Amino acid sequence: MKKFVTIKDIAKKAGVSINTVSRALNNKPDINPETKKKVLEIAKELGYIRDLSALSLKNGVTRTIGVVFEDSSNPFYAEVFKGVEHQARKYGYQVILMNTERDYIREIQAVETLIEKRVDGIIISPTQFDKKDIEHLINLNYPFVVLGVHFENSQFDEIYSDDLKGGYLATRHLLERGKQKILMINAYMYKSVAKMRYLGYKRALEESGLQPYFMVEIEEGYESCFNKILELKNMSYDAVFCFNDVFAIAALKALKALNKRVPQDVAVVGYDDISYASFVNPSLTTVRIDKYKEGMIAFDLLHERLTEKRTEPAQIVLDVELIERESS
Amino acid sequence: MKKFVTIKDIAKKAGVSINTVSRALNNKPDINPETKKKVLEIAKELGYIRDLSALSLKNGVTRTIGVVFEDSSNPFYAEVFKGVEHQARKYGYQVILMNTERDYIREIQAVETLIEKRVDGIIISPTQFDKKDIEHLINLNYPFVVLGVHFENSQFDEIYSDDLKGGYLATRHLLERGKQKILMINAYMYKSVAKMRYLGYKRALEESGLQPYFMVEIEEGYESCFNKILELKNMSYDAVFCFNDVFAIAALKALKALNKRVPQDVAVVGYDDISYASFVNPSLTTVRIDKYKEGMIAFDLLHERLTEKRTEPAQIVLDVELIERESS
DNA sequence: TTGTATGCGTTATCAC
DNA sequence: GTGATAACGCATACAA
Repeated sequence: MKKFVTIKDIAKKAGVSINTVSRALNNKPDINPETKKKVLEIAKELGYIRDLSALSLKNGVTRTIGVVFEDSSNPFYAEVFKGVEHQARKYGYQVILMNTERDYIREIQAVETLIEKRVDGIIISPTQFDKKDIEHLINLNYPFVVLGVHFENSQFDEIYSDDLKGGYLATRHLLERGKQKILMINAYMYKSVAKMRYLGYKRALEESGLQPYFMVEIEEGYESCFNKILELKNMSYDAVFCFNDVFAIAALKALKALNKRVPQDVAVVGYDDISYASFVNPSLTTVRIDKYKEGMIAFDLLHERLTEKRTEPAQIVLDVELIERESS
Repeated sequence: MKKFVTIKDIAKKAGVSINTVSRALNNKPDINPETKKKVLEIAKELGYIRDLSALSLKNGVTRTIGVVFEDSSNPFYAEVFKGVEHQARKYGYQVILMNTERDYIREIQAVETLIEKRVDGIIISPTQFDKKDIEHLINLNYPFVVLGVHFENSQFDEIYSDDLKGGYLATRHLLERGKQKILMINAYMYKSVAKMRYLGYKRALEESGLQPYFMVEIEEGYESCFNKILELKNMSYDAVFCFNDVFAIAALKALKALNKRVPQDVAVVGYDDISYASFVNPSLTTVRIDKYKEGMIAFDLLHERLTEKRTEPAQIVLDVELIERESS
């Protein structure tokens, strides 16, 4: 690769010092307009492109944030990412995205790399399998925001949705539809989201004088849920409340394979309201989270930290909303 | 934010020079094992984390590549991205993702920023609205790979799918199903992909002694296609070949709204085979591209450049495959 | 208004 | 085996 033009090259060609070049490039006041014009012209002519690595080193600031997500191919995170990006652009920040594929080891590595890159801050959706990486960030006093989950007694910034309410709304809705044997397909409960959604499910049932019917924790992903439904084919249930829409879409497919009618035989409710939830047939009843907003707020929280507008931990809980469609 | 520990800090505490610290940290041979051990211990104790900005500046290498995609929330790109990431991880590279939202201005900015960051190379899916940014990369002799599209007479690395074949397969399939009035909902034809898919459509029709029935170019995105189908509600057609699956899924929804039966009244074929293509109901007949592979190869092409294993431009054309499902 | 010198964190070249 | 020192590209305090 060709070597890049540096301010030194410009200085030489313009017959001035690098200092003057720097002044011209950065719109500093104390410079002769003529000199400035000349320098700028030469810079353009030579095709100068500043080196952000050098700037980072100099300034101790990268104007870059890191985002660590479980799975950016899940439309939920894709949408959140766009929200983050939107705000980042607005404030002139770059975003580095790292996927963990829900692998805690990868999560640790991702955080480590981002620190090595000295990103100004990090937005992370942790697996919650463990939290060494989070503790590391705390010890370093590194600015970060946890997205999507909640740690008990956390003293750092978090944004997540009201999952208890979501689980509650979904389940109550199914009860109102006359369903009683409500199966819940959940993610692993070490994740706060999974736990809260379960508690919402439980609460709604108990309010109706019922006990949780059956809850099963499985690995996340379409296949995983599809297989589970097939596996439970001899179980009797009249509704399924799924941890998220990816699960729910898998459930729809699996139920179809089992010749169950949705919602007559089995009603299905998902969570997240990804766009595909309304595209499937029957369209999916689900709990909506404003994903874009979640991403935007996550960035804003981080930005407040970076600019030290706020030093106290903030915990934002996003409201959720039940979206009734054909599957229930 | 706390200041980071530097090799200088380690040196001071260990009572050695920074040079020695560097040697210990980088596993250099010419160092006393005892010294090394001691230095490493102190480094750990102090919580040393190397500064990649400084390394970049020193080495002129970032071990980072940039990826510029039209829309990473389209599952097509999400999947490609995973392929890129997979290979990048394998070779120890980081990946920066930038979305352009199909905005050419943003595309230019994205490329500019990546160059400023001195990423080692770039993988880009250009809008093809114009190609100033591509030319810039060429002029700089910057390593890059174009993904998903093809520029005529290009002298740089490209990976794209056999879109002519794809368009042909899709259309011939519809003809074989007895459809004759095949509407094509296309993206803008300044994109080579859109153009080639159209040419495939045309060829298949001409082979059957037919002329292209009707092709319309629209902006990409679900809404755009949904609205177009509604708009064309008085048109007579018995099949729709869509530029991609997002379009096709929108078409399914719109046709349902128009009370058309799929595939009896109108058959639908998409393109890409995103996972949701099989989740919708009726499931979608589509042209499959191996997206993960496309991403992996894109990285490999770039990596060959970076390591100078290859200097000649490579043009990889991925084969495609028709996946027959319920919508046709 | 402009230039010189220093330092950001690191590695590499060269003495010792 | 170890330590000074320069260099990477840039911004800036200070000197001129």
